Amino acid sequence: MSDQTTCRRDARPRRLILAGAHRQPGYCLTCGIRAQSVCSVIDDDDIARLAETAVETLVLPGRSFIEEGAAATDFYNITSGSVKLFKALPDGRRQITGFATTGHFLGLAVSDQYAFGAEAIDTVRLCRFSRPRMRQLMDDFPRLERRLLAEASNELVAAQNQMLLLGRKTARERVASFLLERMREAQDPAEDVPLPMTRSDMADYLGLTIETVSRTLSWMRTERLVAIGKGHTVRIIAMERLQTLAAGDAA
Amino acid sequence: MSDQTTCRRDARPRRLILAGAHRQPGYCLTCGIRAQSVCSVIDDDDIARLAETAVETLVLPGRSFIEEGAAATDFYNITSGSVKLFKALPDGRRQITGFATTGHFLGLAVSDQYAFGAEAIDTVRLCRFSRPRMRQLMDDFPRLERRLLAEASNELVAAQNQMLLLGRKTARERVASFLLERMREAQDPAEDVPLPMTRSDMADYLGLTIETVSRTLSWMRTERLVAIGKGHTVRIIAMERLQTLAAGDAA
DNA sequence: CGCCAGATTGAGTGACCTCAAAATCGGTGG
DNA sequence: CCACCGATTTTGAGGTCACTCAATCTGGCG
Repeated sequence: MSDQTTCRRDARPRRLILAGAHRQPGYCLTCGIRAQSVCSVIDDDDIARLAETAVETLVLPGRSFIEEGAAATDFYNITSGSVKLFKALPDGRRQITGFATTGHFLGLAVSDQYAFGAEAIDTVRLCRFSRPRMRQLMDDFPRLERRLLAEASNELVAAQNQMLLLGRKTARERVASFLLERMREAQDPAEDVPLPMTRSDMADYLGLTIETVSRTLSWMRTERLVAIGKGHTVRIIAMERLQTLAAGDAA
Repeated sequence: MSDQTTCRRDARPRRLILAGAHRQPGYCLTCGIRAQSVCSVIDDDDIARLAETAVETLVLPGRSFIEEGAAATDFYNITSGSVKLFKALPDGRRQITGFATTGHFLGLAVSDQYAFGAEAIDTVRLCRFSRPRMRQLMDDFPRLERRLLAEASNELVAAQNQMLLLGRKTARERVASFLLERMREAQDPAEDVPLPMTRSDMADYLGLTIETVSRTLSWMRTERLVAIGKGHTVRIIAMERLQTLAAGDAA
């Protein structure tokens, strides 16, 4: 099998130990993305507890900050940028299980090992919480646990959709589904879809090769379904036809 | 695409509304599978609350009791038998997202619609809880919520493994992974693996066709990796070689 | 301008799918 | 016990969609 996907920018992505520091009690009060993250369940009165627990960290593009199989010591909350989550086989085949962006919470694991790796796509800023501290927070704020359950349930639904895609959809249907998902995920609700990830990442997410992704996008361009813009964006032209394709209604 | 998989025993599986009745307060005290289910987080003192909420239901083989897209009104806890969970495309293509057996909890959904369907493989006995009552129980017993979060996290890990399988593994690797998973899942830890589901279900779970599943099992038999027994069982002969294959170490 | 990683395009192959037929299993009734 | 029937499974033959290998093109950057 091809190992194109293993030829990464860094042959062995090293873990970034960028220390960062615990924040001042008022830190989380001014956090711009608090409203859209799990942190929103903690009131202003108690937010100092959270701020003391959080460690802000910067991760450079291409750097990995969770290693599959490593001891699961921390939880992460992404405050800016986007990351890819993945699993790998011994021979280098990779499956990206999801992309996470601003506001996403990472690191849920019952086991004491991470079940997946995580790598920054662009420059990523995140808040790190140690497991014991997080556990303490969950004990003290049941709403936090409820929110995490909701978060996990949503991810489970997304995972089931992805299984349907990987198991039963054609290449064209996969790419169409992907573009629509990226559109929904984008903060700005325009029809210009940002695709910060490489073709290789798209392929590893969709269970395809980079060539097939590229060919399929070219086909969509000639079919006037999309226009491929400069700088990692795609403009959706024929929304309805793309939706029909993604839903698997037409061959 | 083939619609072999849509030719079910029942062309249109009807929802089974087998009423069942609320249980006596002492009912859950004697439940044999309480220890291995979410119900274990509720003490003997409070178990009457749970018993009053539960409605025991019987589902016959091949009958569906959760319909994809239907209003999510209930949670379910399986007390015996096994069920398949699945998603479908408009043209009949199906992806089984998982199998659930004794002790499993079903119905987590943030949305008000079920994201998947569920159908009994053999005769299934289950406890049904209405969402409002379940919500009340979660309010009263935070340990229940914690347990559900743990359950959801485990399912998330399983889903990620399945995405790796569907996206990147070969047919042989998929079937090997499946047999080992079924072995781990079996209560009786022998090397005789029970496979209550049909080839069609296996195919829809592994993202293959029934022919490929059948051919792959035949290949494993001639390679002396397994022996195919009567009555939906497979005996694993070469455990280590099968594990190597499932892990994707060898081609 | 030259370099290089990433992306596109082309040609040929192969793993799995499709269609079709034969074999086996499980249940039923004589 | 055995013959029969439908459903499921297995096996066979051929086709195809996505993969592999390889060459070319593009864009960002020193």
